[in-house]
Amino acid sequence: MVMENPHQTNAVKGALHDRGLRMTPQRISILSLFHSSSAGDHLSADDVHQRLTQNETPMSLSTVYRTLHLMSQMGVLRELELAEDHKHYELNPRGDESHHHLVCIRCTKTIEFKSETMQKVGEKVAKGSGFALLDCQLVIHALCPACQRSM
Amino acid sequence: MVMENPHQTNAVKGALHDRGLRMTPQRISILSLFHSSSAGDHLSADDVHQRLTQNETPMSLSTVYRTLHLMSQMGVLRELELAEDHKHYELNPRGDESHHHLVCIRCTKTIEFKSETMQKVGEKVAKGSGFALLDCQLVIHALCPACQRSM
DNA sequence: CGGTTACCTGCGAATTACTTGCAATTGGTA
DNA sequence: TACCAATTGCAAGTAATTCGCAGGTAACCG
Repeated sequence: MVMENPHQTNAVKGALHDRGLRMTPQRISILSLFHSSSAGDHLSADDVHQRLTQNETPMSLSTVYRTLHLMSQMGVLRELELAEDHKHYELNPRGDESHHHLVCIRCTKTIEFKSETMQKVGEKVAKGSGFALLDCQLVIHALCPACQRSM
Repeated sequence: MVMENPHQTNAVKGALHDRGLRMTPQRISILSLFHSSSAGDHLSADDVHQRLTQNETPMSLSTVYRTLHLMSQMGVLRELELAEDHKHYELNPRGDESHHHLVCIRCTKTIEFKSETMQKVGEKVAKGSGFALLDCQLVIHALCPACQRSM
């Protein structure tokens, strides 16, 4: 079930190396998990930990947290703040794969949508202030039809 | 230092009433605080609690949390997920006051920017799925110039 | 090839932000 | 003015995430 993705993995390895950091079996496992999970799968730290354990590549929860944080700082993963009380992660989408989220604040039902203009706006704004873009996400908080009715 | 804003407050009171809820001194104090704080002031629950205490309108931290949550659900406040490990709140901007955030993930330096198209995209997407829009925010995570240099 | 350094991991304890249960209080209506 | 559900404060609880540290291991150097 673990799908290798040598190209991406090597790119990350290089980026780690530039910072004096290393590619480890644990980091490879986590990256593989994200590469092999389907788009729209927003994994929490706990999800990642459980799936790795099922995949026979168990590791400590601390390491999972540390790796998710590191990969987000590097722009490899994207940290999602949806409606729940914990973070979710997914591969940081590139270019036209970029997508955004519409979230119901009551039932946390989430819909993904694409918008080409968004990434452009993000790039323009970041560049205009001299910032180096890592991730750009439009989050729409709203009430879904069902929750509107039940109020 | 507490600036009253009777018009807004009455509107909120009506909205509360529609849900069988009440306007209380504590809720008034919190709303006043937001109305009297400057734009670009992103207050955490703890900030709110401390300022209220300084303003001689102390209340329990639980009440602050409960009120911030309620006001966000009602669309009066807007919950910001910036780079820190806790939420920030500000008055939910209306129409042309709508703005978004560019955040440095290392030093949390935050820049606000406006984008007219964003609100329109949010409205269109929400309506397209039958959702009732509460808040729409583009968050850009990036590295500020200073933090880029120090890596 | 052996030593040194720096990174990395797992473990458990600690921290932090936030929530909840409950008894007492109060706003707004009849 | 009396009533009752909504609200509050307090203290205890919870869940996510972080931290300290000891042992392990990869990379670099001579």
